[in-house]
Amino acid sequence: MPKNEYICDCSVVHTERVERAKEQMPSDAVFSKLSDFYKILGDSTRCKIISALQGGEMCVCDLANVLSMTKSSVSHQLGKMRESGVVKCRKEGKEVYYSLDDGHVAAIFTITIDHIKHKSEVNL
Amino acid sequence: MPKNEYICDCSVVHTERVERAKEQMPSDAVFSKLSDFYKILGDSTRCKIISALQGGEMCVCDLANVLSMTKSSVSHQLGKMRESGVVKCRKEGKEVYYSLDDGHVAAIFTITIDHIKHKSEVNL
DNA sequence: AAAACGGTTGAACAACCATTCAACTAAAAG
DNA sequence: CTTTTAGTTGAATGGTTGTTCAACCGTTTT
Repeated sequence: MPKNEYICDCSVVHTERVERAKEQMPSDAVFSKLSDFYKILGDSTRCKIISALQGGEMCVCDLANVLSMTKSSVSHQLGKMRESGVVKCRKEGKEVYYSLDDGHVAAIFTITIDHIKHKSEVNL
Repeated sequence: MPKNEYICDCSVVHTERVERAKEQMPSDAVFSKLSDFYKILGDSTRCKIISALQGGEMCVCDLANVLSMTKSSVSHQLGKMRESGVVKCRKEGKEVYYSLDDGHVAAIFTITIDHIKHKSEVNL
């Protein structure tokens, strides 16, 4: 187990740029949280759930019907989204109502949809 | 191969909400593009690459040094990011310089970092 | 021409992940 | 109390994906 601090198979080409980039780079913890957040959004089922919840809270059966999926599958995804703080839930009798936990998520979501649509037009 | 249009193992609880959500839901193509876009951002290596490129264009060896990774690994990721329209490249002699292709990406990226930092403070 | 360097690419492997299935809990209805 | 319904959960499975390794291409240098 060699203790190489800098594992890289090539030499630095532009020292100044590399040093500057290293200094300005946020910590690994930030990138970990950042990529975890995007991972949650990086699945079409979860994107559809977010889209559906933008119209207000829904129970699991409702979401399952909207997405034409099983309760189980939807519930699994909702569990992950809840862990990540994207959605929150509220129990009422037998039903569990889910809603978006954070306004920021909806905002980021909407901006990205605009970006996608803009890109699609340009590419035609 | 049964041809079930509506595969769902439960009944609709709130018909009105389900109908409304179905009507307002964008097409599958939109969700596919949307989740694909987030998938690209859903990896800490690629997030670091975007962060590094916010300071200007860099060649593969520079990025490899900033991230302490092999050229090969970085090149693989850059390839995917290029396919997705996140980065573009410019060849000059032996070197290939990569830069952010779209200003929207950097904007979304920055907003999300703010969101992450805000969330972290709240959770403490 | 040959060696060195920056970069790409495909195959292979391990790790991860979404869905399915079955068993389960809790609340409501009979 | 029994049955039904809404929802959760763990294991299993098939598919995806990030990194490594080796071979390769194009450009520059000697």
